[in-house]
Amino acid sequence: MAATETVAKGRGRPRAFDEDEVLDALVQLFWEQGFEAASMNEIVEAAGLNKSSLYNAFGSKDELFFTVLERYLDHREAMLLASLGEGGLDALEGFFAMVRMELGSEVGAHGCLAVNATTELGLRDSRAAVLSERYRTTIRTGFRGPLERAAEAGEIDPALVDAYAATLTSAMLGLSVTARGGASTAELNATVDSIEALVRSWKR
Amino acid sequence: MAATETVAKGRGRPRAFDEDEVLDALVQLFWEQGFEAASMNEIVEAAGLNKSSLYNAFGSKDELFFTVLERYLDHREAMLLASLGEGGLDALEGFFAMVRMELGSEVGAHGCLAVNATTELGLRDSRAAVLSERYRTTIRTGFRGPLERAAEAGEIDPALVDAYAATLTSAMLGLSVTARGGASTAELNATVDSIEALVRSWKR
DNA sequence: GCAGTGTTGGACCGATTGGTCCAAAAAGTC
DNA sequence: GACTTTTTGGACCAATCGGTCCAACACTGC
Repeated sequence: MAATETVAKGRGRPRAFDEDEVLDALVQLFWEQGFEAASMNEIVEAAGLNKSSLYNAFGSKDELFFTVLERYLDHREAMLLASLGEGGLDALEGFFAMVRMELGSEVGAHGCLAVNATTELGLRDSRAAVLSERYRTTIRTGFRGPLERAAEAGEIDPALVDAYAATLTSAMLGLSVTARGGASTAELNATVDSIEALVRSWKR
Repeated sequence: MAATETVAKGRGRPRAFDEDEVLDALVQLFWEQGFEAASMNEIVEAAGLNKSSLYNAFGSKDELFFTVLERYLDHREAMLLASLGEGGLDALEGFFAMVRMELGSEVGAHGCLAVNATTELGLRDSRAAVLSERYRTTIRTGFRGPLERAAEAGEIDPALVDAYAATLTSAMLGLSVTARGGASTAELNATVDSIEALVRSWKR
């Protein structure tokens, strides 16, 4: 169940494009513009193929968007979980280093496509709400790993693991909003600093 | 410098509407739909007056939106600051009680218009970025009040006041995203619980 | 009551919106 | 090489988009 079916040694005329490459290009577009503001003409242009092929392969603008969003989420969640590593409290340091790098990069100001999609469509489209919840729980359980290991190692109070994970999750979402809001690298770094200081203060 | 000029004992035909009432009605609309998704026809209908009057009074859709957003921010910031009160750490309890009530209400699922506007327009329109920063700093300095008083009273570590304020700010923004993402009242309450537990753990 | 001034209603506008349709093209199958 | 199947290019579509225009209107000042 990758992105639709695989090769399938087609019968008719073969496709002249790679589905995943097109989706990656469209991640960029939707990430910058949002759903509504990205017109089909821009989408067609960014995709590098014509309208018929797009509609034939992905369906309506809605469906296309959610396919793109799902692909983005797959990548993003994998990256977040990978950077959380296997350690205890110290594993969070690596995570925040990655966050800091991301926020400082060119796409940092774009925020997070999942967050943007949540606020734009969460109220209107249940698919957005579903993906939004998936993203939240992935982050939260991702945080819980290092925190539980830290609790087992006696680094932090075990009774507060869930509270810590939930708060970090909210703070992460908030950080994406802040980045999208045009905050300076200084403000963003200061915010990450604060969260890290908070985490350090959990050590007992 | 209230909402535009006051009465001004008009010369020509008098206005048949109250500017602030119209703006309030439009807060609702934009809050639910977002900027792009709200069409001028819907806006006209929600405002209860015709296009000419709207354009005459508020200018383009852009300008109208930012006027509405500014009004929303005025109200929201005032409410947040008021509920933060004058106390120390305990003042935050009143604040979170208000947040909890808000999240449980009918408009709770709408999230926060300022957050929604940030993610939808922050990258594209500098006015959105400016208002977004204003909102962030208002919240952060609002939190700093009780925290500083708590530090002076010896309740918490003074060295961490800034870090606490910044993290709470991020968490608040994240909470709005979560609400907009269709989270259940249970999840929302659990998140607020977590943040409150975190705050309580700061007592030394 | 007439001049001056700002508001209102709604017809109207070109541009753009997301989406469809179909003939031509390019492959596999027999 | 005929037949089937799928993709491709792009002309085309009704509906809607944000916005304009102007005559009728309602008030103040004189």
